[in-house]
Amino acid sequence: MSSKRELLINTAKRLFAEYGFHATGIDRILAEAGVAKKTLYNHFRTKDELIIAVLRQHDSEFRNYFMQQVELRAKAPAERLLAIFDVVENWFAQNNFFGCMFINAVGEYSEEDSPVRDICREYKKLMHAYIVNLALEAGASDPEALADELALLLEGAIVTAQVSDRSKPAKTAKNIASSLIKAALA
Amino acid sequence: MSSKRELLINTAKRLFAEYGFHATGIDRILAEAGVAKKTLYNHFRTKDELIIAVLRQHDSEFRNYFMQQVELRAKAPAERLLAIFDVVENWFAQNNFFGCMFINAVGEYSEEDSPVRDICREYKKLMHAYIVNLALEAGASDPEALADELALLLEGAIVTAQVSDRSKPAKTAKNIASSLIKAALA
DNA sequence: CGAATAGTAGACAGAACTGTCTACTTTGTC
DNA sequence: GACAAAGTAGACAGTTCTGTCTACTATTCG
Repeated sequence: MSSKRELLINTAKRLFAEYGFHATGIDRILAEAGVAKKTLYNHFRTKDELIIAVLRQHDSEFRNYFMQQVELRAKAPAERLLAIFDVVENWFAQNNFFGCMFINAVGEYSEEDSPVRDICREYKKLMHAYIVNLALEAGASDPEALADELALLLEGAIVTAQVSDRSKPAKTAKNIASSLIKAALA
Repeated sequence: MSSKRELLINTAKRLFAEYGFHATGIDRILAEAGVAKKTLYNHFRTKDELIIAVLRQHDSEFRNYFMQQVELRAKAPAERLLAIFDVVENWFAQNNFFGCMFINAVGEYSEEDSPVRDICREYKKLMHAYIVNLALEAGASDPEALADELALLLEGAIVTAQVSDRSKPAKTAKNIASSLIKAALA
């Protein structure tokens, strides 16, 4: 039974998302989780290991949520490609939206071959693969190329929502995506 | 004469860009700049004030470099809109490319009304305004809308280059931009 | 020249942070 | 019911961080 482990990961995830990784101290995580220090260091050898665990958990959880939302909103692959941007619009509107945790992590960990970077790249690769798959099912002429384009729009929308304005970018990206998808299916 | 001030700002900027704001200590900045601690605290009251100064300086310097590069590469406004993506392609290829400092800053400072956020929003607003102006000169039907689209592509390219792969995204964004510009001028 | 200004070197205080350890308590499980 | 495993509370060591201060030195400029 490792409910404490999950509690620590979820608390840390919330704080890392809002305040960043270096700015969030172990003591604060422990205080907000209501867990003893010994317990944390029983589950994780170091803070870095906790960070890794948080990113892994978020990778799995967020992609799950994302795909589920997309598939819930549309059935045809071509429409699912578009639904991506409705899902993120919804995400942006949540009051605990602080941008993409992986993008933020890369901003704090620049070393090219750090485990943090590996997980972030892996996450983006899996999201890309999901889009490639939808594009393939939709019958796109070049699924890889279409996925590159849509993934780039997705990143642009996320960052714009985080930095500048969270109301417009999902719609802007969706409009562009719409014409790109049309062109790729023609 | 405040050459020490500039030296401190430039050294701090380099370290903040690579390692992030919280992870970069005052002592390291001082050691790499070869400047005494007293001198730093003579020019800046706190580390936060140094961070603000770094962001302000980078805002001005980077936009200058960016516009100059764009205007050097093309004369006609419509071509300048496209040249944006050649400029960033060049930027991504530099070995000291660690993404957009403002995006990274927002990842570490989430408080909506912090001075850091203000500067980042301002920077993005000015870049957007520059693109609006080019779109206007190019005769776009809706310059604001076109600028929204191109700015979003720009953000997407930057983040994709930072996280996943720095070779492709500039070209991907440029291709999309090309058709958007064509459509907006038709 | 001489006074004000700016810089150097670094000790120091005080806080915060990571990680260890001890002593005690709760919780399952056989 | 007893014993092992897991958790609590928190003191503690050791480091690092920001920011202050002192004593000394170089520079600039009227």
